[in-house]
Parts: sequence; C-alpha cells; structure tokens
Amino acid sequence: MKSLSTRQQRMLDFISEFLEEQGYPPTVRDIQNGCNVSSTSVVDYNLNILKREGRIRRAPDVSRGIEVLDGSGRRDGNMVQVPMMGYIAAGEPLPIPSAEDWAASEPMETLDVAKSMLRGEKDVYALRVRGTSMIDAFIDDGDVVFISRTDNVRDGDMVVAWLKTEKEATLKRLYREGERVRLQPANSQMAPIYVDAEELEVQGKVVAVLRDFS
Amino acid sequence: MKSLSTRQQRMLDFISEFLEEQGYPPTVRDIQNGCNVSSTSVVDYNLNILKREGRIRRAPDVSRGIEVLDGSGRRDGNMVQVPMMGYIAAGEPLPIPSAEDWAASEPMETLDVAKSMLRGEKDVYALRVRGTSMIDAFIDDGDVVFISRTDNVRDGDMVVAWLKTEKEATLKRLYREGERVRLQPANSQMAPIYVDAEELEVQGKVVAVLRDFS
DNA sequence: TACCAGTCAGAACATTCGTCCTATCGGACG
DNA sequence: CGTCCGATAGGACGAATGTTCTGACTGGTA
Repeated sequence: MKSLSTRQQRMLDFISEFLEEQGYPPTVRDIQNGCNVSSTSVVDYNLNILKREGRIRRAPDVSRGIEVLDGSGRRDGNMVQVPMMGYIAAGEPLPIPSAEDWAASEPMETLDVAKSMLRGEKDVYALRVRGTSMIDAFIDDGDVVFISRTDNVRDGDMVVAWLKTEKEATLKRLYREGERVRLQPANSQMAPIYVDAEELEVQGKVVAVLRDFS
Repeated sequence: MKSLSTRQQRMLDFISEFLEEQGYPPTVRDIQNGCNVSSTSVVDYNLNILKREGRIRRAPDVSRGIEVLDGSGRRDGNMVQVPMMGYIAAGEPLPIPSAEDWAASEPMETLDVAKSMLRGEKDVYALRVRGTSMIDAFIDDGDVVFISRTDNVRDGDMVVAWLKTEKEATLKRLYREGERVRLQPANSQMAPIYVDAEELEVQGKVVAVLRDFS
C-alpha cells in the first residue's frame, strides 16, 4: 500500500474523526477548513488520490458521499445490538419470550457487539451466567454468553440444554448417540451426562462467551 | 416512548438501512423516494416529529445531517479496531512492540469491538491464549484476552504477569503485600504464587476475555 | 535553460438539497 | 355547518456543496 502525503493522511484522519463525532461524513468544505487547505479544489484533488489508492470510496455528485475504507476495503460501522435477556442458572427456567413476543417486547438492556464477532449468526441474544454451575465449561459467575436461537446444531456444539424433568438449564457440548444424547462438559475431568432425546430441549447454540473486568 | 405512525417508522427504518448500506445518511429526497412520499415537505414534516420524539438528531441546513439515536439517545457506530498482537503462552515472551513502534508497525490483523465493551479503557490490544496454562483463570486454549497497557493496576486486577527469572507470562490476579506480590489464580482451589516485586513485570491489565465458537 | 509531472490557489458554475410558503383533505368537535 | 388540527402535496427559493477551469509554484531531469 502506497504511502500518503502528510496532507492526505491528515485529511483521512479528519474524515474519520468527523464521521465519529458528527455521525455523517464531512463535506469538501468541512475538510478544507478542518485541514487548513485554502481551496476546495485541492481537497477534491486529494480526495481523488485517496480514492485511487483505495482508502476511501466516493459517490459522484453526492454531498458527503465519502466512505472510509479500512485496510481490506471494508467499511466501518458494523455493529449490532444484542438484547440482554436475563440470567441463566442451573435450576431456573430461561426467561426467553418466543420470537413473536420478542419484537413486541419492551425496550430492554442491550449489548453493543461487532457483527464480525457473531460471524453471521442470526437471532442472537445474550444471557448473564449466575452462579458457578457452568464452571466445568470454563464459564464463570457473571460471564455473558451469546446464544443463537438456531436449529442448526451439530454434534460438538455448545448448547443451552434444558433438561425437562430436572428443570435445569446448563451449557454443555451435545453429541447425538442414537436414541439418547450425550452432554459433555467442556472439562475432560468431568463425566458426561446421558439423557433421552425426549428429555432434552435445545434452547440455542452458544456463539461466544464474554467475561468483562471493570 | 410515544409510538410512531407507520410512515414515520418506515422512514426511520429506511434511514438506518441507507446508512448501513451507503455509509452516509440519506437526503430528504432519498427518503422521499425510498418511502414513496410524494413531497419533500412531508419528509421534512415527519423528520421534525422524529426529532421531537428523540429518535433522531438533525443538523439544520446541513445536507444528510441526520443521526439515528437508539433508545437511550446514543448514536450508533461506536466501534474500535483492536490489534491482535499475537499469542500468549506460559514460557514464551510476549511479542509486544513498544508504544512507539506500534503506530509505525505494519497493518496487522484487527478485531472489531464495540467501544462499550472496553468501558473507556485506552491503548488496548488483544492476545490469543495458546495452551491451557491459564485454565485456572477459566481461560481456555484459543480464548482471546483484551489487554489494556495501563499502569493503573489496583489490587485484585487480573494482569498479564511476566516473571523475569522464570521467563513466563501468565494471567493472575495481583495483590501487593509489602515487599512481595501475591499472584492469585482465579480458581480458589489453586495455591497463590508469591514473588518479589522486582521479579515481576506487569505487562497490562486484562479488560475482557472472549471465547468464540464457530 | 526548457520541460514535465505533481501539487496548490482562486474563482466560477451547476447541482444538490434543506427549508418554507401555500393549498388540499379528512376527521374530531362544538 | 364552521372551525381546528394533523397529515399530505406541489412547488419554489436560497443556501450548501461537488465539480471544473485557469493559472501558478515546486522539484526533478535531460
């Protein structure tokens, strides 16, 4: 990647900052003032260079039609708000409304998460782990688990397993073995649980675990 | 929060979509065409209502000067690119260039992360954990730890501890006890390590741990 | 020196685009 | 029925803004 002149670098930084602060891109004249350039034509000139170098994209004849591209040519701003649906703890039912109620439900606490972290998983919600019942999966009290409400569960996936008779929800790796299902703790020192397929309800698949120190 | 008319809701959705797809907000006329409105004045009229209801912010006399606000009045698009600096494993030195080299170093792999996840911590980088040497901190092989290169370490913080003579880097909770330092594993079953303050170099503070299933 | 490519200035031009004025329509209300 | 109000249209004005043209200045090169 070709190196930029100081002016071009400054312009690029200014555009990013402006976008961050204002929520929309700057105009040619905004850049002119922000970078101490004495003519709009110079800004235009250097914007074309930035475009040629693949640093920005420009929509012609469109005011503020500038997009800043990162190193690989992607645009920034790929966030998603994941609803925090409550707690998960062994022995308590999961407080998850159906998908229909979901959209209609009241605004709740949400977690800002980069889309890339979810790797394309859809219909994701978050739960905070209460207690140390998941410790065998290296999931501690207070951790946040991101669950994808998907049916596409493959053997070996970490799932939210609801045991109907025990009325218990835990996180385990799931393996189908004929009639029954093996629920394998992540810790090899711990013994697996075998249950009837009927006994089990898979609430979703764990996409990610987040532990926050602050 | 007052409910919106179908047209207003549609406009709000359109603005978000447009912003997501184009990277900059729509004009009044973009909204007009996108929502099948027959006059710009109607768009303006409804935009003012959306503003009054606190759903958007508008910069007067500014083209595309629309910001979509979430429920609590914050603007979307609060992302940060955290550099992935390599691996951390007991017995290997940390491959962390100094802060000066850092800016000059080559473009490296980055992780998109919501700012809110870092809770204001500055100068954050990421490391991938190799091996199970951190297992006592409930940190598994392959997990990603986010490190803040800060000096503001308080007792009880989880830190990247570099033991000079052992040439070992591990994640432990740090407690100062006079001359020496106690390094406490997260797992209460495991015994703490006591080292001379001289022996220890704190590389940074752990801000978050992320485990990704995919 | 002469030439050339890269960069910058200043200014004018043509759209784009936010705003505003006026008018219409339908429902609620006395 | 008349009035008022929210929502909608159509259109036009003027400011905001991208684009372009001309000219000048620089440093490198034959």
